[in-house]
Amino acid sequence: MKCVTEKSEDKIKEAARRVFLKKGFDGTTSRDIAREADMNIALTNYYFRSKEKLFLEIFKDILELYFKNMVNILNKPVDIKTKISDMIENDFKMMNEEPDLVIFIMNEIHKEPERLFPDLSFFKQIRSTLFCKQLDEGIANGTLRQIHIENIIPLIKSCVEFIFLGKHIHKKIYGMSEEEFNRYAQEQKEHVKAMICNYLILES
Amino acid sequence: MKCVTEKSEDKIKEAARRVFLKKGFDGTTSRDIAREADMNIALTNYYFRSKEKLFLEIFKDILELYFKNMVNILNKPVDIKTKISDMIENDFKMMNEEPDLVIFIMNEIHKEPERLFPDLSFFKQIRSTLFCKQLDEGIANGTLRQIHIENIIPLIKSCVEFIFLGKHIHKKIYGMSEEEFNRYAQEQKEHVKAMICNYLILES
DNA sequence: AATTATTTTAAATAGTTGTTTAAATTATTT
DNA sequence: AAATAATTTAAACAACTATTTAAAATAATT
Repeated sequence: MKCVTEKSEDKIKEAARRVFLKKGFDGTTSRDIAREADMNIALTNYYFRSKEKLFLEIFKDILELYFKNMVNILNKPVDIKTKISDMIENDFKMMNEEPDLVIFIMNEIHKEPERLFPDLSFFKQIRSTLFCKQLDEGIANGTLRQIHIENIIPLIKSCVEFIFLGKHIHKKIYGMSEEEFNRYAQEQKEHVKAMICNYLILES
Repeated sequence: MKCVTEKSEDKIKEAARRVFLKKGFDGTTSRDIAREADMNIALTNYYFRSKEKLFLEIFKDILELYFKNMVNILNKPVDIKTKISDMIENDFKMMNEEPDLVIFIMNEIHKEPERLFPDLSFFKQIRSTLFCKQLDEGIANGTLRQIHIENIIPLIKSCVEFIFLGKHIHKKIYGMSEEEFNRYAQEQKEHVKAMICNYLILES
């Protein structure tokens, strides 16, 4: 028998996730969460002991989501050009599904860098991905530009994520509607793909 | 006779600026500001009427600083390549001087887009800068890639600002010290310059 | 059906929030 | 030097904060 009504613990966590993403830790009150979850104010502490503990649980999930697909894509058995395109498309999709994700992560880490970075082992994987191997080979045989992996990944991520980070700013500055922004973001995505490949892949 | 001791109003505003930039509006309390300014708690409201009013004043200044040099550089009588380099260098300098600036602006606007955008007339200037004229000409005679100004500016700004937006993340992920990060940022800056010019300026 | 464990509730806790008050101090003007 | 204005102060304000309590309601087990 499947449980149709969600468990209270999950309801609170999901509600808290929504509020935290929108307002950040400081901007969110226990009552905001209780209201969003439509639950009694005491239940957050009953299930999660404190607002802080609940936040840390949620933040961990969100950070995982943010980095989840990256290593997988870096290891896909496809050529560099396709891989870069895949990474950009993946980022773009993520930004569309979770528009608040990046600004939330960046801002929370910016405010308190130390408390929010538990597990770094994940990132150690980056340097041993197929992408890095392909990069080394390409550089060795002259088909790719001499560049470090640490420099490529921000190039890929920054251009797409930035326009979503500053979505409201861009919309205001250029007077764009929601659909105009979506078209613009698509445009930008294609430019970024072409620009990065153009730079990385050397013509013979 | 010059006043050596700063006026209380300015002292409070400068202190508030520092705290707001670091902790954001929600993360900053009136007492934080008073402590940082080393003034009585009541003086903030005496001079600025409310925390909100003080914030809005400061936010306006910060937004102005962020966009100040952009239009000037876009209008400089130099070739496109130099201009792009100048813009990137200007951004880079600003990020070094005010590392909290961009994340602060983006986050505050993200939380409440409507209240924080008073004057848009400034941005209307962008489309009538020399840069736009040079772009049109270049596109017409085939020396520049067909692209809109709205797409170029984010390309320029995103790559440099992004690594500062996520400074702590990048340092942690790649295990960089402060000086290693600075070297890395320099490296990235040069890549970005080359990459954008590479993409924009077409070989004959 | 009675007992036990779990979940939910309203109310209260102590501390913090932005803001105001009214008196005390300092500066300026007459 | 007296009167007036501007500034600074400590104390208080009500509203809000995260969290806890202890009783009530529900579910699970015997």
